[in-house]
Amino acid sequence: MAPERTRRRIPDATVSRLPVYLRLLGEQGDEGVDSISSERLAELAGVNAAKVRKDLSYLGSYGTRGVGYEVAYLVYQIRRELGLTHDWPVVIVGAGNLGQALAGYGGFGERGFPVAGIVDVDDNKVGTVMGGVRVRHIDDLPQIVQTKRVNIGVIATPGMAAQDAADRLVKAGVTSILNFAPVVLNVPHGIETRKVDLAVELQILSYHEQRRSGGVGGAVGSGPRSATA
Amino acid sequence: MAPERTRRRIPDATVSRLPVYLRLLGEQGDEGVDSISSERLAELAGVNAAKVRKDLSYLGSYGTRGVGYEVAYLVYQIRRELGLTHDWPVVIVGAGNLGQALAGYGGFGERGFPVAGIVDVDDNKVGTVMGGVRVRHIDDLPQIVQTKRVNIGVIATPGMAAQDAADRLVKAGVTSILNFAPVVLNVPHGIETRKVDLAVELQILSYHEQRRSGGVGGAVGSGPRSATA
DNA sequence: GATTGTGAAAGCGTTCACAGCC
DNA sequence: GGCTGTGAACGCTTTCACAATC
Repeated sequence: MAPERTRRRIPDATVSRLPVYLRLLGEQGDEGVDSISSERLAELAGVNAAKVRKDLSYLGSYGTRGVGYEVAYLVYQIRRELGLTHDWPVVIVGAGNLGQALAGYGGFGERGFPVAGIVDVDDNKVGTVMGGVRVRHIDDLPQIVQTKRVNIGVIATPGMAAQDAADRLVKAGVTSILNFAPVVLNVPHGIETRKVDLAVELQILSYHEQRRSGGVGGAVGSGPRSATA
Repeated sequence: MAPERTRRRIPDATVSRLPVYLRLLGEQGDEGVDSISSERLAELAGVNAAKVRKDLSYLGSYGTRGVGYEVAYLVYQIRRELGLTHDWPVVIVGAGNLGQALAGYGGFGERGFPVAGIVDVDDNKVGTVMGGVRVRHIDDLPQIVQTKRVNIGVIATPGMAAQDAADRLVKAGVTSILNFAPVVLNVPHGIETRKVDLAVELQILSYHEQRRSGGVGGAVGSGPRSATA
């Protein structure tokens, strides 16, 4: 048997960049490019070439010195490493504004994350259809998770309801959660969570704007700089 | 005069946590808590107490040894540092699923980021109302940005349109951009951008799920090529 | 000649551990 | 006694720089 070596651990920072490389490589492939250098990929990704090479080196030595990387093969390897060789159905909890947008956003299904179901506590929302998926009651969660073999849950509820949503998802058997509610979730060990908080992102931008405008309490709306792309 | 010293630079990692502390402190304040220890705040934020103390130390020495931090004062200081002493109106480019959800999401305005306008290229969408804001044509962007003194733009367009949206925002005078499109934006130096990419988040979760379920499937080195991104 | 793969150095961020202060 | 503030240690990430390879 071939040396099935010990499980490589890919650094978090690298894992978060692999999806970006993957998308760019896909686009290049579609344009007929079949070989690419770390320098070019770095340019497309807006990072440094050494970083690209180090990142890709964690996958194995799939480049050719003096030449570059074969696009199709690299796409295959990254997809394999990210577990994208098959679909991962997701269930969305919360059928409000955001839940609707997520369900209606085609990008999910296209990229291998079909919406297996969307649930809400509100009986008035149950039965309505959004993004081609009928809203079901949150009590149906265990059944949806089991029959559709869902591992990933998305929380799109108001903050107040988020912890309950997480508890229900975990109980139903979900092991990864993407949380859009502005709440720190409490989950059992081994459950993977990621958080996307729009207000936090805006507040980070606000910090930089505030610095730019001459510090605390600075003047508003001073001269804009025109610039070109 | 008090030593208004050279501009403190707060580490990025800290800046990204301050909004979280701020929200938690606000909640504690609402519940009548007026003093809090780093340990308690750390527990609420799901981080280590030393990290909280180090983070807060970048704001200055606003705690009291043996006692803790006065909630109201800390809220004030964090808000000041993040530039949240006044509102930052934002303009949203793209009135599709996501743009609608963002405009309709009350959380923006509540947290100091009122939607000053939402624009789209599609004449069919112009004139419709979403989240209390009338959709205007993207050509009106410069006017909206100037009259409403907008510094922050939000891109909620499809990927194809995102770079053009960024160019227009920058030209109109916006200096910070929150980008929801799965695209690496090219912007002039000095323009701050942040990216939120749902597919990337899901793919990171997929990576962890894939490892959990016994890792990369089977033998290495069978090299089939799968297409698509 | 070109470009990868990678040790080594440099830079950041986190955590420890304890002096300093209430 | 309790808790903050922080230097120092540690670990992770980025970048450099160059030998290895095509």
